[in-house]
Amino acid sequence: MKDNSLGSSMKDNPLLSIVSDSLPAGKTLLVLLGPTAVGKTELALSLAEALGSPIINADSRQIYRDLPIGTAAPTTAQQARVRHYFVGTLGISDYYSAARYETDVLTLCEELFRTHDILLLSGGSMMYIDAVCRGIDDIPTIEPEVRQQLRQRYETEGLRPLLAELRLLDPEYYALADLRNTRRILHALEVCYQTGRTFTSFRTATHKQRPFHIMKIGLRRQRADLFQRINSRVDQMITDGFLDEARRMLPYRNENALNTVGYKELFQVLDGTWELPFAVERIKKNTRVYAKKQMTWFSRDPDIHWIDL
RNA sequence: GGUGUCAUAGCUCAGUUGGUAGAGCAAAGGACUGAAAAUCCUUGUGUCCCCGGUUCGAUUCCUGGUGACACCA
Repeated sequence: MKDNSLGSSMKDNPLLSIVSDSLPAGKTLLVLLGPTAVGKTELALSLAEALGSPIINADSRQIYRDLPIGTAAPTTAQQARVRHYFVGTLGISDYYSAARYETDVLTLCEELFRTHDILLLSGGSMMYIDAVCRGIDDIPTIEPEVRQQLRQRYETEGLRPLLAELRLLDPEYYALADLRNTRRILHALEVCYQTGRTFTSFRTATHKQRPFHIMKIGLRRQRADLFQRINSRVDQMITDGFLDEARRMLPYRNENALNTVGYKELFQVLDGTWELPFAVERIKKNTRVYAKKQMTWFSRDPDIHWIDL
């Protein structure tokens, strides 16, 4: 019935049988997604082993080398079981983006599909997943000088004059933009300045076609259950040396990679402004907020097959 | 046992010179196109502890009760 034969090991695991029942014929990217702490990592491993696929990681922070504890990245032992891509490959100061991820994953997929029929992509970074599955618009990467200059102006002049400029340079985007979201306003201006074109002219919102099928599996849990898993995982991170990991990152605290739940709060402890137990509670709370944000994003996607754990 | 203070949103409390109430935190909902674990937006009806009294009207004043805290015995 299917081109992909999955072997008898599929029967052992309910997730695997669900996957095998609805797997399309032909080259297929299987996307395993869900909120943080739902249990993706372990399920991805057993799924990958059964499918004979490597794991393409879709986590925008696990990709950084120096953050294994605070991002709950796959461990060395787990990576020994299955080949992982995009785990711990970047230095803390390296620039990265959803668009680069799109390019990198597509290049990798082209190569891996020569020897695999099914590839597993697993993670919770919503925009990274969408970048791979649907693509994002072709907008040039902003030069550091342009970004720095606009940031400087924002800090000295405030948002108001920048809004006025955006209104002149790209009235169409101005009309629909969230005018209180500084980061988005700055980015639109960055694009205008660097390219001499309107930001709107780059925003085509076309869904790109991929040369393979995509099947999305979403993992869900009862909210109370998920929140409990988040809480105990944060406690475990602290036990495993999260504070020391954050201490090593302190010199790089302004890097975007460290604008991340957990590290932000522990920097407050290292500054002496917060007590550790207070910071731990904040980390738990902010992780819960993040998980809710992920669920909100995923709930808009009609292509996800949901599995309740 | 006596005296005093307090009892208001899940928590900490503010407030109504008597016209049924609002902040912070917690919580909930949403947006999202090259920094996304980022960034941004929205949301507060609750027996104002209980019974009675005064009053056109009580969460607000008064009697009593219950509970908490403090001090005195």
